[in-house]
Amino acid sequence: MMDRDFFRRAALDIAPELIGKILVRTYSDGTVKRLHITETEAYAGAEDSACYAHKGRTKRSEMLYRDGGTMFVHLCYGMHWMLNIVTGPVGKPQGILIRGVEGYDGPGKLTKALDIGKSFDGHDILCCPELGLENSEDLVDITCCKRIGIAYAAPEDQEKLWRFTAKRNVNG
DNA sequence: TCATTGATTTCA
DNA sequence: GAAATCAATGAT
Repeated sequence: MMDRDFFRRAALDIAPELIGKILVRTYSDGTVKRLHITETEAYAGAEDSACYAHKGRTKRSEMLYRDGGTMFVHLCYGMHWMLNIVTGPVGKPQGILIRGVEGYDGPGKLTKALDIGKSFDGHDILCCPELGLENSEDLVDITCCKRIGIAYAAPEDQEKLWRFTAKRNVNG
């Protein structure tokens, strides 16, 4: 079962484990959407030059220092919301960007499709009534790739294979 | 390939 | 204060 300890581990360990799990969105009118996660990216701490926490604790990176399981939603390029899940214990700035779910291939697309915005920022994914995660019993083939959209990071960090995608959705 | 778009950060 | 930056997408 996914509990607090699950999210207190390293982002790099958790990111591939989230592939194939189910993102559950419950709307205020009671409608529920369940979508398999197909793509994630790990951002691992102050030593990762692609991570917001690389430059220290700022308003932008503050959320990453919180306890594992905290949601971190931020606006990118002035129009796209990015959904992250904070990992690691309090004080260890790590997070996982949910880049895609089944049917919505792209970090901006999935937040738009699921009506996820700034109001989710700082919520606990283990306790949030509107957005949560469920285990899936389906096994999924996972592929590692280089991360995307981090041209500003150090070259050696751009080479890291910290992006994980589902090769095939077994449930389909 | 370029326009969009606004919070955050950096420089003065 | 002002300027530059940026976990992207969609139209050209």
